[in-house]
Amino acid sequence: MSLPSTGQEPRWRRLPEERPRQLIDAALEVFGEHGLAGARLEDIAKRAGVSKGTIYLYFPNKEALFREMVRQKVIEEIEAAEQRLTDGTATEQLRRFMLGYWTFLRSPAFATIYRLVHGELHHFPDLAKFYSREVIERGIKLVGEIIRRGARSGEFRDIDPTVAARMLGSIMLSHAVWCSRRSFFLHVAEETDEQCVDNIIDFYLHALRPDQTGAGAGTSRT
Amino acid sequence: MSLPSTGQEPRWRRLPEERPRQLIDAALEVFGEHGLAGARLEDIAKRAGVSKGTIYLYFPNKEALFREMVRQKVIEEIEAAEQRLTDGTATEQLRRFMLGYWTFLRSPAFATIYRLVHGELHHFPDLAKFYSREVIERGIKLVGEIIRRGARSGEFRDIDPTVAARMLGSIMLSHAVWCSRRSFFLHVAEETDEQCVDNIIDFYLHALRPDQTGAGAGTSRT
DNA sequence: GGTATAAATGACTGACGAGTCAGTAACTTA
DNA sequence: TAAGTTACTGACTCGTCAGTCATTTATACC
Repeated sequence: MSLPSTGQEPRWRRLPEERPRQLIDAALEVFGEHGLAGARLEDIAKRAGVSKGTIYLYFPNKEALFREMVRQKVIEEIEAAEQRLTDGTATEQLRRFMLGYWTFLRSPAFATIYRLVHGELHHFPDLAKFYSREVIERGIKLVGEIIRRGARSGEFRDIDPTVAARMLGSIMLSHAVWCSRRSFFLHVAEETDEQCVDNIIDFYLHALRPDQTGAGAGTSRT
Repeated sequence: MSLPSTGQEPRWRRLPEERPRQLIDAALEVFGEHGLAGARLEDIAKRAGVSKGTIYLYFPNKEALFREMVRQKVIEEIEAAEQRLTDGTATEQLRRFMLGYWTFLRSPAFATIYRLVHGELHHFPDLAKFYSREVIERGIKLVGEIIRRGARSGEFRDIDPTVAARMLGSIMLSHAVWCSRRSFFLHVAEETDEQCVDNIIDFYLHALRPDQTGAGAGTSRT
C-alpha cells in the first residue's frame, strides 16, 4: 500500500549541503518582514521548505540563525560590489564607484539588512561593528583614496577626504533607503533609480569642483 | 494597622491627567530598546511607575500605545524645530535651518523614532506615511523654498530645488543617525556634533555655489 | 467621620512560539 | 533486500506575555 513504486516522488529529500543556504535565504525574508523578535521560526522553516526541527540541525537557536544570516548576506553583497574598480581619472573612477555602490545599496538584501541593523543591533554590538566596518568604513576608505588622488591632481578642490567620503556615503545611503520604499517616501516616488543616481553624481561632483578663484580658467573643461 | 497616619505616603497616587504622557515617555524608551514585538508592557508600566493594568485604562492595546507614541513624539519634536525660521539672505536662512534641523535630528527621541520607523513600519503604512510626510516632506518643502529664493537672487547655482533639498536631507539624516551611535560608527567617533554639522554646512554651501564661469570674480569673498 | 466613585493594582488566563525529542522516511552499504 | 545510518519531521513541553477583571486604595464631597 505504501510501497513507493518506481517514479514515485519522495515526500522530502535529504539535502544537507543546501539546507544552511536555504534557511538563510528564508531567514532574510522573514526577519526582514517581522524583525528578530517578531519572526516565527516555523515560518522560516516553511519558506525554506523544511520543518521547524530541521533548523536546529544547522543552527543552535534563533539568534545564531539571525547572526549568521547577517554576516553571510553582508559578505556576499560586498564581494560582488568590489569587483567594479578599475583605473582612469579620479573623476571617472569616482563615477564608476558610485554606480557600483549604488547597485550594492539597491540590492534586495541590502534594504533588509539595513533595517535590521538599525532596528535590532544595539543588542548585537559585534554584528553592528561588523556591519559598520565592512559596509561603511570600507566604502569610506575607498572613496577617500580616490578623492585624495583627485585633489592632488587638481581635479577636485582641497577637502578632507574622509569628510568628503562621508558626505557621499550619507547621500547614497539615504537615497537608497528611500528608493527601496518609494510608496512611503513620496519625494523619490517619481524618479527612477537611474535619475536618482545621476542626480547624486552630478551634485557630488559639483561639490568637489575646484574653487576657480583668481585668474581665469587655466584648465579648460569640455 | 494599615491606617495611614498623617504624613504617611500613599502607596500610589491618582494622576489621570499625567498618565498618558508618562506612559508614552516610558514607551519611547522601551520600544526604542526592544522594538515593537520585543518590548514588554510590564516593563513600560514599571518605567512609568504604574502597574500593567493601568496601561489599559488609557490605551486599548499595545499597538495603539505604539502608534500614539510615534505620533506624539514626531509632532512634539517637529513643532519645537519649526520655531527657528527667521529671515535674511537665503544663505543665512539655510544655515539657520540646518542648525535647527540638526538639533531636531539629534534629539534623543529622534534616533529612536527613526529606528522604529525603519524597523517596524511596513506593518503600519499609515504611520510610515505620517512620518514621511511630517518629517521628510515637510523639511524638503521648506529647504526647497529657501533654495529657490537663493537661486533667483544669484546666491546659489541653478539647481532643481527639490533635488537639492533631498541632498541636504539625506546628508543630515545619515549623519545624525551615525552620530547617535558613535560607538558603532567609528568614522564619526572623533568628531563632535558641532564639527559634524559645520562640515555639513560647509560642504553643502559649496555644492550650491554658483558656477563662476566666464568673466573673473564679480563678487569678492572674504 | 462616612460614603461614593474613580483610579490603580496584580493575580490570573489563554494563546503563542522557541526549543526538544521520539519516531519515521530517505538514502547507503553489504 | 535487509540492516544500518542519518536527515528530517511534527507533536509536545514549558516559559513568556498580552490582555482581563475582581479587588483594593486614593480622593472628593457631604
